[in-house]
Amino acid sequence: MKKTYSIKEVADYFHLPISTIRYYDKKGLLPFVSKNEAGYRVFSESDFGFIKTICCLKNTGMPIKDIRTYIDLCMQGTASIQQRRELLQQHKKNVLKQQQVLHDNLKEITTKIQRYASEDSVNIIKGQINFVQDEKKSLNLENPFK
Amino acid sequence: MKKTYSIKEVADYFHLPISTIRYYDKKGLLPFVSKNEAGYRVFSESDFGFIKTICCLKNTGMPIKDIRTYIDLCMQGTASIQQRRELLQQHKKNVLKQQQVLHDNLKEITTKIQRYASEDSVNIIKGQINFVQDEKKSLNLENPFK
DNA sequence: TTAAACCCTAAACTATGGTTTAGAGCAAGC
DNA sequence: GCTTGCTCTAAACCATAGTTTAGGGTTTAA
Repeated sequence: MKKTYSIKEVADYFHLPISTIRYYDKKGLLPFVSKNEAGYRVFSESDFGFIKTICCLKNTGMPIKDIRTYIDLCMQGTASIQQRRELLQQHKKNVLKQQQVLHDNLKEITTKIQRYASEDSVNIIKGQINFVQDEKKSLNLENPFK
Repeated sequence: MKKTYSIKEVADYFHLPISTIRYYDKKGLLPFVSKNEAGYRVFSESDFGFIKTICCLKNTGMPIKDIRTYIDLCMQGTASIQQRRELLQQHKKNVLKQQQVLHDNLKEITTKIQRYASEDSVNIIKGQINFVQDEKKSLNLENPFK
């Protein structure tokens, strides 16, 4: 006989608060989870696979609504394979875009850190401040530095 | 004489709604922006540099509060260089973590897409469905597929 | 000189993704 | 059988990051 799991066991496994799992259920993300006579949620091994997918989509920034759409498609069986593929392909594009954004901006952050960490940081920053102050002064604008 | 810019020009340049710029100002992210006699915000060239930094931090997931802390440090001149470096170093760690998460989850998404795109996708999915149905049945749980 | 296009603030409103609370039932070990 | 710990729902609450609205002033170009 296979084992079943309580909401607490699932929560611990996925490092999610119990309240979040209930919230996901309320939002329709967990249609595959059964309840026992007492109204308790009963999770099976295969539910872990679905929840892992939900976490994967959540971790990559998919909104709850879209995750629900995906899960609903999954529950429709083989007829929805093409729609599922299209949905994930679109999502993959979004993830690649996110990676691009992180990559590009990380460069800028790294450059700034290097500037701050340089031997000469004080002079570099002084130069920047002077540039700003000169510009502000020439435009009759307030000096923003305190 | 150098040029100044209106809020609309800044908004267009950064592809941000005007309302967002006002919101950032209200949250203290734009202490370097002056106002004219009529109360209009007056942006200078060097403000674009600050705003670019704000966008960079925002694009990498830094909360408004922390961006404000960083900008406040910037306005304190050279005395805050070390604190700025520490703040950005911590943020860089967060960004690297985000990249890791995206990378790992993207693999899973790609795997799924490949499965859906495979010649044999229908049989693969049928197999998965059977596995779940067998398990649910053996546990006396409802069949989640419709 | 007047219409169109700007700009302003304050405050209300929205969306998203949860968390917390209240009130109550169920289960396990002593 | 009783306590402790688990479960449930519904509803209120929260944080974040804005957007929208109302009411009003300013600038520009015909």
